[in-house]
Amino acid sequence: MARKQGSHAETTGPKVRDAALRLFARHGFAAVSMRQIAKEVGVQAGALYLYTPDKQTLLFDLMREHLEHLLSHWQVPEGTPLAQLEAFCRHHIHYHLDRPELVFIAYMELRNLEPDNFAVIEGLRRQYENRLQDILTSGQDSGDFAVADSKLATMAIIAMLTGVNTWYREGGRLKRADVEGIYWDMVRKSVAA
Amino acid sequence: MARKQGSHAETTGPKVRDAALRLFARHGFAAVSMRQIAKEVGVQAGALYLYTPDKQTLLFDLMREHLEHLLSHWQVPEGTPLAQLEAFCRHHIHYHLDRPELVFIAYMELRNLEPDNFAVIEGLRRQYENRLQDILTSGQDSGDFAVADSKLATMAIIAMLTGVNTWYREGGRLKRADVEGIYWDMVRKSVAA
DNA sequence: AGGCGAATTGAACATCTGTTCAAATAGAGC
DNA sequence: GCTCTATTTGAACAGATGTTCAATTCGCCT
Repeated sequence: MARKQGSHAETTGPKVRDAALRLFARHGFAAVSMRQIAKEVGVQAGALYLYTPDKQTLLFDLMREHLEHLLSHWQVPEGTPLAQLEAFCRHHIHYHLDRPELVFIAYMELRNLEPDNFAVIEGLRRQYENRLQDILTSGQDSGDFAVADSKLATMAIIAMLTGVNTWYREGGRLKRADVEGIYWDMVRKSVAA
Repeated sequence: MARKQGSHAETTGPKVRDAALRLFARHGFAAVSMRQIAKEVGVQAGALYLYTPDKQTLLFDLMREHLEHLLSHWQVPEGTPLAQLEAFCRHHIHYHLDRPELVFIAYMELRNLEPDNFAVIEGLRRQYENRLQDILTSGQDSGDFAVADSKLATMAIIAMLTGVNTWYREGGRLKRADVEGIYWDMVRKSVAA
């Protein structure tokens, strides 16, 4: 039976995850060694293998949990396509600004996933993209939007919104709410009928 | 005196650059070894050092040449802000679709640059961004555009346009000219007064 | 034919890589 | 205080890493 108090396993586990997250985001998966992660945790490299079967799984789990959380904690609300699109945009930016490291990894480290893992992550990502594409399609059908190609528009909007992480810095000129509003304004106009 | 014909140096040099470009784009800078590059060129690892002082410079030169070429081979044309913006957008997409690997590296491998090299690349990138920002600002002043924040709009547009490389595949559903036109349409509307 | 210099090899360097595992440690329950 | 077991160490593995350099090859020029 696992110890209830004083057990290091329950503190070391999350520490490993957090250290991997931080280091992968900063230096990239391939450039970070298990020993660097261990040092960040304050443990020897061997101990990491109590918490992950291998380095690849450490990366895969970060990405999978991130996307599963994104999918499960936000659904397209009832309402007009315009309202749905606004909700999507505002949530996307909000979510991204809250988790810059996870988002960064999920977009940058795709090529370091083994084929099976890549397929899983790509599937989750596609589910997310489809939510936006469905909104755009229904808005196109209802005459609220004028998008020449819903798939292209989906990719364009997601790229635009996700780009917020490349320049936004906390405490800068703009507040989060400002950023959300300005991006939403641009998206709204870009698909307007 | 360098040999004029039969000299391998003049063929191996570009081969090294091309192999590095291809491999860095596919697997990432940190994940590619000098021996892999050498094998791709058809040469032993030691021979690479006839053509580059080290691996870091191989990456830096690819990025620097890419951005310098981008800056020197395209200038903002005379005309209305709207015409300038259209020229920027169409050129950006055209240029990106022509050089997916260079573009990919220049956006993805920034964190693998040593500080001095990073500063140079960031400076070049900022020059390019400033060209777009100037167009947006002048359009704002003339009343042709309505952008709440020209810096944010600059980043949003560049992110959106550059994103084309994540999904566009030659021979797919859409032709390059279609893509160019659809993106331009979205950008035009997004900044419209 | 032979010499010269550019181009390349191949071995060596010290260090790092992900991963495994027997042995040591330390904390909870008796 | 002792035992038991979850947790961690530290060494070891086989191989890869970027880079250097003396020795060799190769092809043009005389």
